[in-house]
Amino acid sequence: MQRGCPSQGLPVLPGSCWVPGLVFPDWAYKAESSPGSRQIQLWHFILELLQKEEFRHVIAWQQGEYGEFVIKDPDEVARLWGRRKCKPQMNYDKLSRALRYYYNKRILHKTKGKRFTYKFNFSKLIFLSCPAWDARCPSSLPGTGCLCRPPAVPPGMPSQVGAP
DNA sequence: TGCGGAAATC
DNA sequence: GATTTCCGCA
Repeated sequence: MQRGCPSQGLPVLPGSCWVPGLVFPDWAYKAESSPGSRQIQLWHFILELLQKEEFRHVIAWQQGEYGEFVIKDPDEVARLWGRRKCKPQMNYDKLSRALRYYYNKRILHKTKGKRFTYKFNFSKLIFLSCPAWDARCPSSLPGTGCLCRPPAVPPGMPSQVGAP
């Protein structure tokens, strides 16, 4: 039986996307490519983009608000998403529809007033990534990706973001 | 721009 | 089940 927390076959992204200052909880990165048919999910993909500096011009965390991010280039994000899912006809209109479905799932929220701005609900995310959460939290699992700690996610980006 | 129903698709 | 596609509405 496999545990809910990715600890052994840690499928964490190759290379290193751990940008200093922007450290994500390990469990946020569950296996995307499971031997079967489990495709990557949109919120996973968004998280992936948000951690890479090379995509800071298309999507980035919003300073000040916890878990809030802004899509600076909706078209580009849609293109990247479409490429990942082999959907060349993807666009922001369709992508945003998928995002809207997350409202009910309580994965995402919309920051009204701000254009292309959404907000992650990490309370929900950690549950999705670590099913064995309700059990209890071991003092400290050595070398385990699933730790017992509060979601400390989007810090204040060290760099300055294009102010409106 | 953003929302959400509905049918289709994987 | 999670989108993708299409579309009318505010």
